[in-house]
Amino acid sequence: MPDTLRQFKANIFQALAHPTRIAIVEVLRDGELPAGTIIERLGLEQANASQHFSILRAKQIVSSRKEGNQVFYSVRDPLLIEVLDIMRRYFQAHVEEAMSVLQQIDLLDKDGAAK
Amino acid sequence: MPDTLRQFKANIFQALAHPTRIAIVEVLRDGELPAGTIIERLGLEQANASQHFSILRAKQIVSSRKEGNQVFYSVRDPLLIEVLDIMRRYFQAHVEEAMSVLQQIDLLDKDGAAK
DNA sequence: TTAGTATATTAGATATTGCGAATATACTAA
DNA sequence: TTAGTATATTCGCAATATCTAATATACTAA
Repeated sequence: MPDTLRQFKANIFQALAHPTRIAIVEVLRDGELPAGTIIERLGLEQANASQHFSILRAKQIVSSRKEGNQVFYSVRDPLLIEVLDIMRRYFQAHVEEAMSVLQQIDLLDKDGAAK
Repeated sequence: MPDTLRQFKANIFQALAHPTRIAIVEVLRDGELPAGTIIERLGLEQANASQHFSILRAKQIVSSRKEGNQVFYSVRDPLLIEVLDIMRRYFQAHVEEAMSVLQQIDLLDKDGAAK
């Protein structure tokens, strides 16, 4: 109820409000990985990935550990994985709607680009 | 794993990535309410609230029902409430960190404003 | 030292978001 | 019809977010 709590939640949600960052968290589901491996598995641009890492670090979603030349990332709290799992259930329960939502967004994108 | 799913999750998170929208979802926890009541309880600007409603509708977070003069909103799926509850647990498990994160953001804001 | 590898940061262009003020729409009551 | 109430939409602007390209930093190996 206090506004601080909502601010906090909003912050976490914002940190997760990007497909790439969700992908990063998901790929870390089974334990830590070096940045390079994450980048490779997800097929990301190095600089772009690093920016997303930075956001996830700032919002305390992941922690990082330096070992020699590389940086290992891991998810700080498995509760977040739980959240993502609930979202999957949510998705399964609303597939058709979900599709139409994404499609509409896609159409809007194309309209926007076409103008 | 498919990118569509991540897009979908990111969309939901984005919809919730604002304290006001979280507040709206929370105030609807026990059932539907007319827009006016939500606005009153949360002390929102009418236009601003309506914009947030619009976003929550577009992302299928809430559904709306018109009755006479007013519009009743409700949360579409209680799973989302569950997500918010998990976030509360997450918050409790990380209070000090959370505080420092919010504080840092606050400081940045002030620095930004001061320049 | 120098070269190479892994990662982070900065800069700048573009897109998106959030807000308040004003206006529009839909309904109700007289 | 007119006036009033409830809600939604539009506009303009400031703030944020995202991306790519370029550069910087930290470490390792020779």
